[in-house]
Amino acid sequence: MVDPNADRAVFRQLADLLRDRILSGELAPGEKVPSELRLTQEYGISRTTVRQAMAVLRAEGLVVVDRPRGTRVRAAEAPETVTLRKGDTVIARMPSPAERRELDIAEGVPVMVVTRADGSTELYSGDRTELFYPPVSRR
Amino acid sequence: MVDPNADRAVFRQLADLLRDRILSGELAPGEKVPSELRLTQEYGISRTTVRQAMAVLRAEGLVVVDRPRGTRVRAAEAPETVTLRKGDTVIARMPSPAERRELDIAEGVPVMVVTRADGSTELYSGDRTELFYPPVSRR
DNA sequence: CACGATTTGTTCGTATGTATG
DNA sequence: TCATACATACGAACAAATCGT
Repeated sequence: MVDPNADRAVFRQLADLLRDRILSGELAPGEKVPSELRLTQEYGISRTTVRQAMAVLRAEGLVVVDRPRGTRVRAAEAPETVTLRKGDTVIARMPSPAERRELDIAEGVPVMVVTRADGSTELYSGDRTELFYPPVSRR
Repeated sequence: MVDPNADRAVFRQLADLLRDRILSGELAPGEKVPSELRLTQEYGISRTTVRQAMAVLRAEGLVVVDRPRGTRVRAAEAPETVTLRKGDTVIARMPSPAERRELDIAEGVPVMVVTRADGSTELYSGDRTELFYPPVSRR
């Protein structure tokens, strides 16, 4: 499964394996990922290495920790739509811990920064929000 | 500077200190962050703890590793503008390692996924790109 | 209510590898 | 060749929270 002599680091190989299982749906959203102890035994590697692999998946926003119950595949919420207007600009970046707390954003989920034509800015969870540029004037 | 008895973990305290120095401009973009060894000595903590703090900053996109020369404050590139059209939608997420490689995106930098009205999608570095909804027809 | 089992978090130490200057 | 700096990996220990008995 994982090869200590491969060019790729063991923790990256394990992250790849778990990522594949998540993206293929074998590990469904909300489902528990095998525990760290379990993974150390299954692959014959140290807990340090397992934790590095999990850190990779957390940073990618693929899993969230439900401590101390376990780590679960992140279940993306249905996005809410925010309407863009003429002259708006958008960039994306990772939130600071304070912003994460305020917007209740999980690890590994970016924010979209919408700068309105008047210069004001708004922050949206990249995960929970979908920006929309309307095709026709409404109403 | 850092308090082992505080509620907050030492590596988070160190990450906070360095983040403050970066955001305040004391550590300017492109500038080298103190080396791991230096930080272990300065704060009397283990290298493990220092590395965890650095991992936090990398995941936030604040620093990039220039190995083995050191770790530097990430210098954001001047964003290129991509024009949104009517009916487009935008979400943001972290890229997979493959996408990171292809788009040459640093750790801790998200991507914006633009879905065009015709259903096609385009990926842009959240860092290097600014989406723009034009106020008037140009040219 | 007490206790143990489970699971993730934090921190230390140690060792070796790789790339740069 | 040597020093520096980050990467990977092992082991160990204790903390905190939750859950079942």
